Amino acid sequence: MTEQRKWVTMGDVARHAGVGKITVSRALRTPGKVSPDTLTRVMTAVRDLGYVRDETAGALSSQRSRIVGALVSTLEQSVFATTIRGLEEGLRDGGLQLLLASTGYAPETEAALIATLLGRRPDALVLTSSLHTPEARRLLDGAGLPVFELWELPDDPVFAAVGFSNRAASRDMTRHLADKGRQRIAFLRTDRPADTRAEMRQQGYLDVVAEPRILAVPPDPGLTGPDYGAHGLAQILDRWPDTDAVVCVSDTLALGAWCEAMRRGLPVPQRLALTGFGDTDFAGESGIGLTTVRVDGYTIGRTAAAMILDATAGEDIPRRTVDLGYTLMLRGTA
Amino acid sequence: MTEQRKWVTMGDVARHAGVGKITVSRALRTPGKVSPDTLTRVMTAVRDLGYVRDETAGALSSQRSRIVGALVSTLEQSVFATTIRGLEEGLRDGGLQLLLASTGYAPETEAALIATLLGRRPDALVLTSSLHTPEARRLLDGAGLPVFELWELPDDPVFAAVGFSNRAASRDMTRHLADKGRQRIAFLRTDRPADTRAEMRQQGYLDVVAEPRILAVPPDPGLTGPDYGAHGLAQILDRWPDTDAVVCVSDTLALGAWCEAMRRGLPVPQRLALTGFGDTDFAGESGIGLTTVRVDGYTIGRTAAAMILDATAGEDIPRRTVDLGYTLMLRGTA
DNA sequence: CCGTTGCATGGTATCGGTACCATCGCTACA
DNA sequence: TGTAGCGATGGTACCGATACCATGCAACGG
Repeated sequence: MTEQRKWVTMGDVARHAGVGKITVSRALRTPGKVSPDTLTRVMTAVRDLGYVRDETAGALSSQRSRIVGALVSTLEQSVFATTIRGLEEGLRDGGLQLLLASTGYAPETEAALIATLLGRRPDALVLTSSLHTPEARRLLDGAGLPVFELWELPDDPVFAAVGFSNRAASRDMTRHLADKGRQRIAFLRTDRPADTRAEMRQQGYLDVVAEPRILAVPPDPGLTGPDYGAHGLAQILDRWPDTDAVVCVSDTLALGAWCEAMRRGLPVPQRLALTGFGDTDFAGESGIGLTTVRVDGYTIGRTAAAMILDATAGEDIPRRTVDLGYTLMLRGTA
Repeated sequence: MTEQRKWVTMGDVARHAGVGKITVSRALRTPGKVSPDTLTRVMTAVRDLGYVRDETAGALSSQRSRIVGALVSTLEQSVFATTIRGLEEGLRDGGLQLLLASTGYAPETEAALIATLLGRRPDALVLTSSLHTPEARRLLDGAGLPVFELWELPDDPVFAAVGFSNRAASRDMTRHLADKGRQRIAFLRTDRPADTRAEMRQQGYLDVVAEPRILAVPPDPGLTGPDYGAHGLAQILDRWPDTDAVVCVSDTLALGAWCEAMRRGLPVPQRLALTGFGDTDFAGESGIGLTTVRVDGYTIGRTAAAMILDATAGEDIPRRTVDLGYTLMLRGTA
């Protein structure tokens, strides 16, 4: 495998099958447009030679890369990973591939990464963060390709969006706590820059609570997700000892807070109610039974994929915003 | 943004800067090879026109795509997602991009996905599963490019591997339980096809336990990770009621088992010891405090990235297997 | 019997970069 | 003063597919 054996080209296949190379191209791309006889001859040659079409050349020639660029903030929250899976599965059905980059919540890298993705001349772009730096926005607007923003419903979408209202979800959840009689509800989040989703969820909390108790834990590379939740709860109880409910901006934070509450012997939900966001797998009934907001990340991905296929195939580009909603999962912690 | 404005080409930049287009190419790829004066003229033109180099054309011409294909079994286990992050960050430093596909543990899709990735003529390939179908193996061997297998140490690597011994890790963990006086140790896993890592871990368990109690939960699309753990533990206690320790093949299973044990009022670890695998964030001290095997997924990714950069840059291709080891994290559950 | 239509197929130009080689002007040294 | 050597730059061919147009052929209707 070390010797740099040249790849088999379409010309080789054509010669082997005794046809023109354009016929090979047609046989592979639009099998209906060649005669059955020719098709089998070509396919046999393809198999015999182990030919794999060079998409690189195809992209240049057809001006369609069949690549979709995706820029995510992180893959390490399984909700996004699930969205990426839905996206990838959906795109695969349409013969598109996913080129991935992640910002790690660092907004200053956004523009550079978008430029890198654009270098591949993708047929579409997917973003899981809707706060764009001016430079990024300029690139996106100028690129002349469909841009899909996921997991949010931005006021001013670049092109199209698939998501839900983080603010409404958080508002509903906070209201649920209030309805259950909780009087002193706190909000726990991490303090990442440009985390528009956390921002929107905080807004939803503020829509309900008159005297807010907000704790934003600063990012720290040495901490894990649950650490933030545990430390955050400790600080909240330190500052507002009579807090009787905590709305956490993510399930991971809620898990850390839950474990911390157990360690302190605070009964959940009697003494302290806890809610999360995302319905991660550990939140379910077989896990800790966390009351949380369920978001169907997989469907977000699939829906985006379907829209991308529409946009890249047909002429009529569906430029719209799709609200997939959310569900409050009322379980044991609130 | 809707009108299909043509991309600015290198020729446009060249004209704008008053140089030949080859000089533009050099200015961007090897800035040291053009005079400072020309360089600034070119860079100014690039900025003025908002030029983004077309990597598609570059790849075709130079026969180097600067793309690395990655085939993972799943991204939804954060350990793999972390590896992908390390890989992507490392590759980005070297100007390489990551093209991603996932099998979802379906071995029959492996060959097709590899072929799709090869269509982009990647400079290297990364796999997180080392059990290859004959068809896949044929493609890999014939492709003439460096293939990196992660998270395992295969006996017969295609090219190079970065990982650790799943078997030894599981063996150590099982031995740890035995040393602590556990006599009736069970092993809990999911029963996915071609999950070589689970297989190796089971081997490690069998290396220690004379009378094995193995439960392999069949895959079920309706279940979450912890569900498997909870149901699995239930079945184990059903079949072998006196079981005093369970080695789980993953942290997620262990979490489900832990929650199930709590629900049943079985004190952990007094009555039942539990161990996981992966050191997922919820396993830590701020989480449930799970005794588990820590694997540094990020470093696996970074190491692979460094090796890929070596392999694609220099002539001397480092064809080797790197063992990054593991650590037993002894926490509260065993 | 011939022109028209439609299908299957092929030739050639082209996509936008980079490799390779040539050229030019300058310096350094015999 | 001639020229070897080197840095900077440009011209041209080429990477491997597809778009576009042309061609050949059979079936069909008038």
